[in-house]
Amino acid sequence: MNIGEVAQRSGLPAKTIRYYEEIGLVRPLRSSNGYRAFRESDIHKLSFLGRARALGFSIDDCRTLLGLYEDESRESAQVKAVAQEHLAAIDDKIAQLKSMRETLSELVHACHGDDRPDCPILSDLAGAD
Amino acid sequence: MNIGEVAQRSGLPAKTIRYYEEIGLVRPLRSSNGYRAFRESDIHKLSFLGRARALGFSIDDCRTLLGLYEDESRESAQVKAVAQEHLAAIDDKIAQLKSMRETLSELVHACHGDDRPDCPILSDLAGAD
DNA sequence: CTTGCGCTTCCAGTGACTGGAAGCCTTATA
DNA sequence: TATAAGGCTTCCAGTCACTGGAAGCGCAAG
Repeated sequence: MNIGEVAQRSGLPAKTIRYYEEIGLVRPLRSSNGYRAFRESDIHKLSFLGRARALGFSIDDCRTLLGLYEDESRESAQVKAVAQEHLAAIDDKIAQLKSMRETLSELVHACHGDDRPDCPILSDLAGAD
Repeated sequence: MNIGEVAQRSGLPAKTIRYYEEIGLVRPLRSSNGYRAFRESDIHKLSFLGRARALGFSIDDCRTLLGLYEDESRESAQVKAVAQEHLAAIDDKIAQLKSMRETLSELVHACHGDDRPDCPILSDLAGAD
């Protein structure tokens, strides 16, 4: 199977699939014409990667998860640990964004947003106490 | 004033200040020995940048905001527009993270996390229906 | 035989820094 | 006065996960 069809079936751009090969996440065979020749198992892996990435796992985490997926002697605790750590990172990020959002929202509401130059958003950024 | 003191007073790493000069956000003078010579107005600008970045504004937005700050004929509506757009982007990001968080949290709770290999997290990533 | 698409590789750019090397400048101490 | 420590300089490379684009080969249709 050529990369175009794999891209469609896995939902990943061909560019991304080539990149994943480059960094060793998939190892498709090669046809005699030099084209990548993907097996069903490659599509399966790529879909796995797509879903993991969609959950925000880093490429490094994806590598780990893929390794665990293929390791029949894994312990589910290992998988859970990776996921929990990622969950905590997501929570941190959400908290940070919410804090930004709150401040920014206050400033936006305080700004009348008309043709006059005075603006509480700029005053705040300028360090008004 | 040398970069070290400016770093302390603005709260930005010296590396970042040099970078901001490189991309034209600040233009400190130079002493005869080649050292950057910052004025109070430079510190003020850098602190402004620090606060804007802390609210998640992109460097490009920061450039715009600084421009508006220094433009006495600005209209507060311009500032508000930039801030509102950023606020919307933050909301999008929060929504996306929350959605990830929800899925991931369910999976983490469903995984017993012991020494056995079967794991709903991996099953989900593998595309179990 | 040409057109056009799909595939290949390779290089560069993204955003916003950050780390590190090599070397000059200044100040304090022996 | 020599030297050592620390601050400053520039420049290059790396981060993360792609993405865009150029140049060129392979292949099927008209």
